[in-house]
Amino acid sequence: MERYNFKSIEEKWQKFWDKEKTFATKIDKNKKKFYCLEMFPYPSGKIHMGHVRNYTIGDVLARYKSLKGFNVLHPMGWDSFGMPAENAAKQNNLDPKTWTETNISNMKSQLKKLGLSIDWDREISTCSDDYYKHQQNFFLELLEKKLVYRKENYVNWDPVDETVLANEQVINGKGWRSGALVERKKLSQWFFSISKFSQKLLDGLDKLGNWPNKVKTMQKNWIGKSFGCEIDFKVEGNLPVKKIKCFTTRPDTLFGFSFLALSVDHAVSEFYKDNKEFNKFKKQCSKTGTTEEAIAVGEKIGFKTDLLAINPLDPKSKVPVYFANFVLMDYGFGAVFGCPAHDQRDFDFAKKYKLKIKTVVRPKNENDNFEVDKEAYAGPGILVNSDFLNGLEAPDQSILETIKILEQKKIGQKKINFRLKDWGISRQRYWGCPIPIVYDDKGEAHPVPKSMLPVKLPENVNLKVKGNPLDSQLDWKEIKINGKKFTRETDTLDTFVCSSWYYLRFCSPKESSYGFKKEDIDYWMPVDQYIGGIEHAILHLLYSRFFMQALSHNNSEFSLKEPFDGLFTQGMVCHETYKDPDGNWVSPEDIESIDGKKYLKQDKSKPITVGSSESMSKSKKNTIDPENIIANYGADSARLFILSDSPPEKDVQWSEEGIASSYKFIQKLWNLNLKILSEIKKDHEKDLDNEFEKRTNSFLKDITNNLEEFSYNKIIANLHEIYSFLIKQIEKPYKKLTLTENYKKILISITPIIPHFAYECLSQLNIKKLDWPTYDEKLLIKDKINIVIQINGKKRGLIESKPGISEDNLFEIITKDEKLNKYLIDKKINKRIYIKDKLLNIII
RNA sequence: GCCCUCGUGGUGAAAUUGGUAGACACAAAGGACUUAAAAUCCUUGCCGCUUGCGGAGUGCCAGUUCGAGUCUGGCCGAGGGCACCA
Repeated sequence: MERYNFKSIEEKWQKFWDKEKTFATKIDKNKKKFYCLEMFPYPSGKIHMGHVRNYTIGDVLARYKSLKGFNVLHPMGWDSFGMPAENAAKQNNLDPKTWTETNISNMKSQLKKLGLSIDWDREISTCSDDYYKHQQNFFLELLEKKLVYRKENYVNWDPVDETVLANEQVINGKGWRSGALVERKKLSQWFFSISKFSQKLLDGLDKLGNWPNKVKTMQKNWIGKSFGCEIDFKVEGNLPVKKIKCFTTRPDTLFGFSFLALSVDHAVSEFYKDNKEFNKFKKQCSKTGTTEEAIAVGEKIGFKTDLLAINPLDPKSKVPVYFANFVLMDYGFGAVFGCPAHDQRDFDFAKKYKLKIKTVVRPKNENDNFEVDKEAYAGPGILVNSDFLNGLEAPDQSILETIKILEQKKIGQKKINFRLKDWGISRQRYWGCPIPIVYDDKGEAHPVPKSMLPVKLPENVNLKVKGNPLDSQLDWKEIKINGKKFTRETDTLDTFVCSSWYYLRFCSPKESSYGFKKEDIDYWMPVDQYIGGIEHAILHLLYSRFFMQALSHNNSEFSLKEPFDGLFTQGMVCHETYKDPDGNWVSPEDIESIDGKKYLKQDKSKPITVGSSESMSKSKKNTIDPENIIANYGADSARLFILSDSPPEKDVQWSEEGIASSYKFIQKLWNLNLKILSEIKKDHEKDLDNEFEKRTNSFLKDITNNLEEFSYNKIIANLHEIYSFLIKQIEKPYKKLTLTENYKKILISITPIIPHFAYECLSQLNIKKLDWPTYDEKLLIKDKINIVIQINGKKRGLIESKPGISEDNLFEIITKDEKLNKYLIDKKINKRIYIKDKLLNIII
């Protein structure tokens, strides 16, 4: 048998696609468009298995849609600003631009080796000024719309990366990239007013029918809408403070009010700024919420003020006012009213400071003497001990009623609050998009005139200075505009800004006057299918949605609200983990198997312990380099295996056995191909029967349905099944036409999976024009079917029959069947349930 | 703590509207071919008894139904998200 030479065949077709520009796309209004987009990569230098999976899934879809007759846009680009470039450049004494460009060219050639159907003419890179000049222009547009502002604020400061992080980028009190404990620092920062769109971003989720619910839920929780009431509390004391505003979702528990708690950053703290004890307390608070220990313990601490707050519904009741560590300044008003009986956090605080705990809600199955004892009661019930509110049903009725009363008395007002905070976009880094702002000698910010865009990043900067290198780049920082001296903003934009609109740029990658052309956007957008990792469920996907809201805000020319019509989040690629006897991680490449046991290759006296399969990561050394895999097995084998084992949304286990078996399978397909070619030459006079056509037809139905449903693992199963059929049947005499027509259909339908192999086989049949093969419903009708026979719901046998057999005829066959009839002898039949052509259940 | 998702052989998984549980693979064992090995092909989910057949079986316990992996309720377990959000 001839061996399948994947190396030369894959190379041949990749060259062909390149030369013929097979995947280049233009607007064609006679065709329905399909925009297939995978999350673009950061150019770290090498592709990893996650990319292979992500882009293979996208490629299957893009190729399938294109065969179906859609005008498919399937572009690729580079998310090329960001810190790794800066760090790598510092270490290796080169500049981030060179480092990034080298990486891009490496990764591009690796991606090409996967045989992806990408329109490379549309390639973009966010670090190129062709790209970021439009981004600077968008920034200025949003500034004009008052959706960008600057304010001094406490920020999340990453001490290792020496930069500010957005709230979304702080994970368990640590920087998402560096893992360093995040500190609080006061800085002047630029913000996007994402919170203005909270309601719209929330409402938009309902329209995203093709998004996973999981992602929608995560965004919904992140936006965090809550309905409640703002209440003015009068206060007494020797400070010039008359009232304090609080936000609450449970105004109905106001009669249980026993303290008022303020954030240490609340305006009232001004009166304590010289108080030593207070400052000590404040310092203590700034630690909580950032150290892991504090989060785990979660102890509530307070600092008592000289103020007393008056219960607006019960003016005789006056309670102490505290500063407390659990009150956040940037939610609500930085002040909460404490009702210990019905809020666990308030309960803990009250216990610690021995404050009154008054029950005002009783569960329905308790009487009015019910008292909260060991923990707060937050469930539903009836209001008690609440004067004129007694008897109301909590929470729904009682909340609405109380708000009505508070509004009548002009003490409070209905209010909706969101957890979502504005997006801080300033980063104290060099390798990012410069913010097009300058400051005059008074420190006032001014936009850079649009005619002066792009504000280019200076080259040849000294990266080894402490802090932001742009700060010490004086020849860049100081400029004159119309003869007047200004200094530039030296912060650069968060790189998530770059990825918030790149999908628009793919529609008009060469347009120089603006970020995109209206005509292009009108045709291509929205993205029909976006594919990427779940890790971007909030960050990137929410920012992109916001960016469309912001661009379309007060803009009659641009009305797009949601960028991604469909979203698919693929699972991770996992691999077993290995450790040597000393407990060090060992790479799969350094392991040899002897008699089913694993040893260290370099030192075979060392046995290896096999650990659980986990997502591939450098730290656990369980990564597999796609480049080696492609070199040893070919791109088609890699694609076949990465699709085969698990559904695309779930994690997949990479294994050496798996990839080897995919490789063998392609060889088997090749052998089959050779057999079929020689059968075609024989050209028999008559078809033996039409079984071949029928089988092909049902295969086409399966593969089409599975492609539509993203069940790519099942497509591989379909391929295995059709192979098993063909290898057994193919030597039966079939007419040339039957053979070529059906084989052609099969080959076309597998081009999305193993394109190089399929194209090669198709070219041997001299087939150039590829259309998705349709299946014929009529051919799906079988002449023989198996009907399940159940006795009392239990399967007892199968009866082969022609379709459409009547219940009585079937029953007659059963009574003549020795095996089945033995269950019926001397039994009274109470009932028969017949599901036509499927099942007969006899109840005795 | 709150929210979401998921529990099917040794493993990854299939199973239209409730209607043959385990398709398709991986691993392991046995067998065929071979002087031998590799490669290839075939068989095997579990428990019984010799083949053949019988029994149990989709995390556990109930329920609905002629019939439940699928629907309902409760419990247990795993994974993910959020975390002082008032």
